Formats: sequence, C-alpha cells, structure tokens
Amino acid sequence: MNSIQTDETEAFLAEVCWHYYVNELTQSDVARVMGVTRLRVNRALQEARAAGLVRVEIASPFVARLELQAELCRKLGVSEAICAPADPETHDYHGPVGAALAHWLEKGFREGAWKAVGLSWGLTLKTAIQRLPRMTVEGLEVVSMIGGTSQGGSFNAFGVASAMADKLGANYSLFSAPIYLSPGTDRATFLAEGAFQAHLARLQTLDLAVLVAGDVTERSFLVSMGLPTGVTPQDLLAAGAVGDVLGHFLDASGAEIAHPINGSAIGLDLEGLMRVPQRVLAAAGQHKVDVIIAACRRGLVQTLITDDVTARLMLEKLR
Amino acid sequence: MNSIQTDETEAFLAEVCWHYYVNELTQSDVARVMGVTRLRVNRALQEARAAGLVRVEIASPFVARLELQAELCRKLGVSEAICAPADPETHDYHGPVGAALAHWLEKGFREGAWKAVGLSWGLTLKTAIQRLPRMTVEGLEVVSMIGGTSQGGSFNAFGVASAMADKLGANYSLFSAPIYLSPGTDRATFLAEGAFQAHLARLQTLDLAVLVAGDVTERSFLVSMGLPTGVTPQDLLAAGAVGDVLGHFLDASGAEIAHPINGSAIGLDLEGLMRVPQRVLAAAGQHKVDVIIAACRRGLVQTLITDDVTARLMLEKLR
DNA sequence: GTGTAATTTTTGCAAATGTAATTTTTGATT
DNA sequence: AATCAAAAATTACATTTGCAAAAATTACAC
Repeated sequence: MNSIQTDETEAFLAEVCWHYYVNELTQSDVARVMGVTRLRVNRALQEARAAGLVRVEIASPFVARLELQAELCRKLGVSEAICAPADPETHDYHGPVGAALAHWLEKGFREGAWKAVGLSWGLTLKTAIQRLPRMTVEGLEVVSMIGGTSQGGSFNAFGVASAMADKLGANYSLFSAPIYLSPGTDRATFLAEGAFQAHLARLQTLDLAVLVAGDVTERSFLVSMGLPTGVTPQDLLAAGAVGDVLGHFLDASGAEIAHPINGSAIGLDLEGLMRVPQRVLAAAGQHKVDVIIAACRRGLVQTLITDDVTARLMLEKLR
Repeated sequence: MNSIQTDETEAFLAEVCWHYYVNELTQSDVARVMGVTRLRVNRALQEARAAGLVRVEIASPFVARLELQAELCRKLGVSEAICAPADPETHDYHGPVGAALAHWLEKGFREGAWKAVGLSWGLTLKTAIQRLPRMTVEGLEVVSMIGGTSQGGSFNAFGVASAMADKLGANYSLFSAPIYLSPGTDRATFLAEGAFQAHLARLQTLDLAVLVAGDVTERSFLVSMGLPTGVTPQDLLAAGAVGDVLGHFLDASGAEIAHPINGSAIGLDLEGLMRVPQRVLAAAGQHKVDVIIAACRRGLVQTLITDDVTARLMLEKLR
C-alpha cells in the first residue's frame, strides 16, 4: 500500500487549525510560526477536516431550507427543489408557493429561456401568475396543455393562460374543450377537428411545462367539478389513484391507474409531457404529499416548487 | 468613499456558503451552479465571514489552552506562553510545568539553539531537569546565575546545575557563594575574587536564562532558608515585594523594591539578565500569580511556562 | 561502518482564490 | 431617445493552496 503516513497528534492538529482558522494565517505562515514545513500544515488541515475536528457552522435560518431542498432532490430524484417558507399558522400554501413559482418563472423569462410555455390550471398557478410582474417577453407563446371546466372562474384554463399572456405581453392558445371527453365520444374523431390539431401541434414545441398536482378529494376542483359523468372519487381511489397531473391520475408509484378516465383526458398526455425539455411542478399541502411523490417518481418533475411544511411531510413519508 | 457595494441578501450568502463549505464546491462551481460570476461568490464568502454567518469551530480540548496561551501573550507582553495541563485535584504544578519546561528545553537543545545556559534554582527547575532526557549537546555550558543556600539538597543551585550538566554531557560552573552577602560585607571586594570574576564573565556570554520565581511566604525556600540575617518576609512585604526573580525582589509593577537586600544579591542582576538574548520563566501556583505578572511587566520574560490553573488566575487578575 | 528502507523535506507545478483595473450593462435623468 | 452615472461583469494577474515527484535525511539491520 502507498497511503501516506499522517498521524499527527491532536494537539498539533488543533494548533494548526487554530492558527489557520482563528488567527487567519496562511498555511505558509502557520508553518513558519510552528517551525514545520508547509506540507505538514497542509496535510494537518486535511486530516483535521477529515477527522471532523473543524466544523463549519452556517448561522442562518436559510440553511435549513437549503438542506431540505437538497434532501428533496436526492430522495425524489428531481434536479431542483425549492421550498418556499410556509406560513406555519394558516399553512396557506398558495401564497408562498405561488410567489416562489412566480420568482422562478420571472428569472427564466428574463434569461429568455423559453419561447413556448405550457400551462395547466388551478389555484396555485393562478396565485403565481398574479404575482408575476408585468414584463415583455419577446415572442413568447402561452399554451394551455389541457382542456378546462365550464365553471371555475379565474383559475380555470382560460383564466390562467390569458392572465399570464397578459402579464408577459404574449399570445396564448388553449383547448376550447372540456378536460374529459364524455363516455362514448371517440377521441380520434373529436381531436381531428382542425383547431385541436393546430393546438396539439403547438404542444410539441413547448420548451417549458408548468404543472400542478391535484389530490383525490373534494378539495380538488378537478375532482369536484371536472370529472366526467359517472366517475366518482371513490372509483379513482379504488383504482389506486393518489392524485392527478394534467388530468391523468397516478398511483403511489407514479404509474397511471387502470381506469378509462386516463384515456379520455383532452390535452397533452404524460408521454408527450416527457418530451417537453423543462418541466416544473408547483404544489404543496398535506393532502398533496402522495401525488407529488408519485409525479416525481414518474420522472415528470425536474423542478419541484413546494413549501417547507409539505417538504418535511414528504421526507417523513420517504424515510 | 470608495467601499465596494456588497449587500447580498442573507439567503444568497447562506446558499453560497452552503455550497462552498457543506458541499465543498470550488468558488467557480458555486458560481456556475448558482448562475452568477465567480467574483460575486468570492465577495459573498468574504461578506458572510465578516458578518459572522460562518463560524468555524475547532472541536478539541487543546483549543482552550491555545486561547489561554494567546491571551497570556497579549496581556503579559510575553512572546510565547505555554500552559501545561494542571492536575485539577492536587494542583501539583511542579510536575506539569516541569515537564513542559523539559520539553521546551529539549526542543531547543536539539536545534542547537544555545551554547551557554544560565540557571537559577528551585523545585520547579529540579523537576524539569529530572524529566530531561539524557542527550549530548555538543559544547554546552551550564552556568548558575545566582549563589546557593548552604542547605536545600538537590534543588539548590549546585544540585540543579550539576544534574542538568550530567543529563546533557555538559560542563557546569557555579558561584561558590551564598545568595546574599551578609550585611557589612563590601560587594565589590567580595566579587573581586578571581573565581567570581571568571564566573561573572561567563554570565555575559549566556544565550539562555532559565528563570523561576518565588513568592514572599514560607513556601519559598529562598524566603524560608536563604534570607540574610535580620531580614524578615514582613520587611519585604512592607517594601511592596510580591516575590523574587534571581533573588531580586519585585513589587507588583515589576520594579525592584527599595530594600538593601536587592543590592546584596550575589549573581546576575536584572539589568544583566536583560542582556541575555533568550529568557524563559517557569512558574506556577496560586501564590506565584503576582510575582509572575510582575516579572512579565518588568520585561524579564520572553517565554512563560506555567499551568492552565495559574494562567486563568493571572488573567482573572489582569481583567 | 555500510547498505537499505522508511520517512521527511524540498521542489515544482497546476488549480483555486483574492484583488484590482477595465469594459459592459443597466437604470435613471433630462 | 440620448446621456450620464452607477452597478455589475469581464478580464487579468498575484497569491495561496493542493498535490505529486524528486531529493535528502533518518532509522535500522547487518
């Protein structure tokens, strides 16, 4: 073996570290003061660090969040995770998460990262777009990735896409269609319509998909207002669903559940979504923990934006 | 003013520090990951350090002693201070301090730093010499700097000098004289004696003086056995004495007290001592706190060897 | 003493860091 | 819209650090 011999006494290590870190001498100076060679000082510092003799502490509340984010990246396999600070009182996640998404989007737009942005819809997304500053993004196109409900107001597909386009001085296009085909309608026939074809083509050119996630309770607008006639939340739960992304219901492992509803969703399917180069998911809340995990496991998510409370719940679940 | 504008948010600073210190990226990599320039990372790190955001902690019991030593250097104006670890039970300082002095001397001898070493005498010094390893120091001369008492055994001037010379294979020379002239004896006449003249000449060539300090109580052998007839500890205390170095009694400020005894000491006087290029004082114990401080204030001491208990007592006094 | 092995020190160099000068960009003002 | 001032990025360079190869020293066995 050729491992270099390094076994200085702790007193020596401590003194080297002390001169170097506390007194802020250079390694050369430490060597001179202590009457040894610079090499030994250099090695001593490495040994001390390896032995955990020196511990750097970063005294900032932000560090906890950074650690949380890194842990999320590791455990969920996403390449970026952002934890907005949740309001611990109300745990109204829409505010912080919306702001974080807005900030993230703003940065990207400013860098000119995207020309065609695909949107889903929901309260989280609406909040984010509200907080987006008014700015001009040259040649940007906002494209809705799924159909909308007939009700639902400003957080519906129409409201979300138009609000964003308005904020950014962009054009937008959306499906003039419900989320789900009614049972019996032939999907191919329906989509053969010229307007839909043009829109579907646009979806192939997206360079960013902004996703949200819904759970399978009445809290989800999709569930409470958008499900096709005859489909109940209980059906979906029975099929293993933990929530939806773009109207496609996933089980805990991230696979689409075996239920006809996934075949009748109007819009970009998950395979198509995977071809969009950049994908961000903004979602938070205790009830969404499972679907967020599922979406990440499915590999849909590159950037996850959530809040610290939800993040901790997810990590707890993944432990 | 031309102070560069650096006012990053704490979140930014924390993230930079986190990547740099926790993840151990280089500054360039941090810059790349965070999408900023290396310069900003570099500045951020400096700002964070300046703001106390990063705190390096050295987890070692030795650090406390290093800090103690640095504090002693600063407060006492000595260039080197060594605190041996005292036995907190017995607080027998002779062992640790003796060992520390022995170690310090051994290092110097090994480097061939000295050719002529001046000694005082006392228990501390005797202990140190006992712990000195047997070694050969080419051409070394051991010289006693003061006279001795007629009693006192192996810690007396004779015992100390001969023991050290024996350990180091050196020659030694000493005063065949008491510490103090009896009242009435003329100093000049007494020292005109040929043997003394030769010895005094040797004292001019010393390159190291090994000093100890005594207090003004019966615990000091000098006080209990060596004082000239008619001089009592009370006399000395009344004159402001806090202890002695080389038989010269000092007041709290380090000045020699106005008492005839300082004029009748046989040996190197303090002015002569100051001409010895290197001077080390080994002393510890609660009762010696004042005299050690005094000796340092007088500028007699370059290297102070004591124990941590005494060190803390001294710093407490100097606060 | 002599040779050999192990260790330490020296030396050299590439990478990383700290810093200042220059250029570019940005934002504000007119 | 043009101009200016301020801020930021780029560039360039000196210092410091990390690391490996070569040289010197030391330790040890014979």
